[in-house]
Amino acid sequence: MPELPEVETTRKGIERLALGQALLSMTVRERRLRWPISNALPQAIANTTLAKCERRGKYLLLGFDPAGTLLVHLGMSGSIRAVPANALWLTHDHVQWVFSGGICLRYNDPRRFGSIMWHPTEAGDAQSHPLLSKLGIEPFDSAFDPDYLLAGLKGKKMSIKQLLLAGHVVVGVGNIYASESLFRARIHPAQSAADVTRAQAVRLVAAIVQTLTDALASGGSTLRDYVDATGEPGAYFELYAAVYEKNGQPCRVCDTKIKRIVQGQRATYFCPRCQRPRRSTAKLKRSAPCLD
DNA sequence: CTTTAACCCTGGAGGC
DNA sequence: TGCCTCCAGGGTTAAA
Repeated sequence: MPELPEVETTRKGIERLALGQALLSMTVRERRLRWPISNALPQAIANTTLAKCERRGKYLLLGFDPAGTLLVHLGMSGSIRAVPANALWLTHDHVQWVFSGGICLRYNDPRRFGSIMWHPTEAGDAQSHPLLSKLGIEPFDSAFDPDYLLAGLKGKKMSIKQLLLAGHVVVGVGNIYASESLFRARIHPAQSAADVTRAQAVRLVAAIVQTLTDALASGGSTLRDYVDATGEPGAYFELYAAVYEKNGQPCRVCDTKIKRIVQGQRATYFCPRCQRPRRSTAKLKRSAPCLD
């Protein structure tokens, strides 16, 4: 659920509220997340100051000087929000950090798909952590361009949608935004990644950047239980998906019914007309000149 | 090497 | 009302 825009919104919230503050305490009530939270973590992170709030893909990298870096992933249902000091613990509030300025952050995650990992300073740069080392390029990196995308798609037989979702070429394109981006780029989600043309790549790069930018501007995605770092509901009502979960509804461009398919056990939504499969080169030669 | 499928988990929806 | 089944999602890991 939290996709890149939600994670970035959370990062900004933490940065605004707690950057530069001393950590007074870290409390773990439930350590069974994606991987169990180390019992030694609250001790290891003691006597530190929050010095950095970064993001890599959907991971938050919270630098606690001088001890190390906290790698936080919100999984599917995780959120970090600020609560009043001594606020009652809600169901699924798993972790709390209290800072010198009085800020109290709570990590809440009903499904516990998220993770909170500790990367001590002596282990080196947190960016080289095994969980981060295989991630693709950041979508807002200026190096993410059609050439880079085409190079990443080369020789890949899997569908373009699944490849985007895998995050090895570009990060931050989750299930919602994969469908939305492909719709904007007018590419059929089942098209083989290797068959993506240069013209399609140009559109796709622009579509991904635009889709994520729009979502970021509205503070998150459409997801019903998203709450940002300040505890305010994300402005998710404003982001209206063009195809996601619009199965059977008319396409906003051509009125054709939006279709739902399953790829890699994940739902994909697309417009069968706007995103018609690309005609093969062989067939193209025999057809009338394309005026598009 | 590439690709696929299972798995972790809970809440909500729908059927009966 | 309650119980059962199914589904959603990200991303790692094991298997093909």
